[in-house]
Amino acid sequence: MLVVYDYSMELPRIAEWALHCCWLLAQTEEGRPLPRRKLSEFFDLPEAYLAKVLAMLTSAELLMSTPGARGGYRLARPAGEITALQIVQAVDGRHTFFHCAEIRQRGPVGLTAEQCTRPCGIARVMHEAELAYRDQLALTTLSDLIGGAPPASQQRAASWLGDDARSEIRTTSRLPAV
Amino acid sequence: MLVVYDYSMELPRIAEWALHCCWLLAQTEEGRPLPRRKLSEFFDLPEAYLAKVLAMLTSAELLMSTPGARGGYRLARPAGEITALQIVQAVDGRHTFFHCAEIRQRGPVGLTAEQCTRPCGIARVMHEAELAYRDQLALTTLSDLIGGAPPASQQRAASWLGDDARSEIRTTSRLPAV
DNA sequence: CCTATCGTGGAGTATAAATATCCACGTTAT
DNA sequence: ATAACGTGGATATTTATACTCCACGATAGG
Repeated sequence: MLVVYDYSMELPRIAEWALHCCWLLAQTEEGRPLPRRKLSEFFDLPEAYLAKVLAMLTSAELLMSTPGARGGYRLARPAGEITALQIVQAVDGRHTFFHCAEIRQRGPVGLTAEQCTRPCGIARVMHEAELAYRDQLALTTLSDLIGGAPPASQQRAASWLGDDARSEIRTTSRLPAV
Repeated sequence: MLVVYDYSMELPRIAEWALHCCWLLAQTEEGRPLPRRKLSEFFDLPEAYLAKVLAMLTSAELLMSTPGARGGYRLARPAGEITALQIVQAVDGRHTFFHCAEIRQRGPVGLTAEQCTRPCGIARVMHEAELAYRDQLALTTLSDLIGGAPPASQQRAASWLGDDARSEIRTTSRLPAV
């Protein structure tokens, strides 16, 4: 069998990180903001890269950041008002998967640019599929996500965060190993 | 404003080529098969790479290929029975955009693999959006696409192909330049 | 049966996208 | 004043994607 690519062009992993970070923040909507270091430890993700993700979420006004000592991140709005689509789009520079290369303008009988006032039929079809994708993503909010998580998972997250909040003088080396 | 990526991760261009090739083949459903060289000239696309695309469409049984002199490609089925989704999936090794990295298993309080019998909520949401995307793509067939093309475009395509079919002894250098 | 035409398939290269790291700076709480 | 934090720019590394090259195999037609 012929395979040119047998790997997948994934949706950037950054989107997955963003969704998980927002999920965690939605579960800690009380007390003081969660610093980036905590987030990176919680998920065992590189902190410096996570900084980019969080900054993008902040500039998209999904998160609020508090600089300085005891600073960190929290949701900028109630969890019920933040959709999966907003999160994905905030970190995913792309706003369309399909970018028409105007193949119809190429070749010996290609159309002229003037003839191409409307998008070509193929671009239209792809565009409509993307709309369906986005519409579906827009249906889920962070509230839905935390509602659907298994209790065990939420329990452990809360306890780890709470535990740490109570003993904030601890160095990170005292935290449980991965 | 903070921008980490300001370019777009596009749907592979190969999918666009595949759609255009099928579109053209759907318009020439008579006479002898269209050789690869004709296709590559028509769209001014590199022939060697197009070979991959066409081979994938053939092995997906969307196209039929005839080897040897006077060979070429034609649709394996009526245009009304070939959907945009089938074409995209035939050339796009990926069948999902989102691949869950199991972030929930990472970090100090990550879940164990045994606890993860069901996909995580985030993966579920992303998966459902992809289903919506695919469902939408499956609604359009090649017949719809050629029905929606502007008459001028179809006219010129038919005449270029017809012209050439009538004078098949010509060398390609006699063809109109791009 | 011989040769030009055409499809198949594998290996290899180049480019751009995505991931990740580093460091210097600014802000705030204590 | 200083330690804890977020911001932002520059840069390295890895991987996906786009594209090329070449040798092989099959068929039509003389």
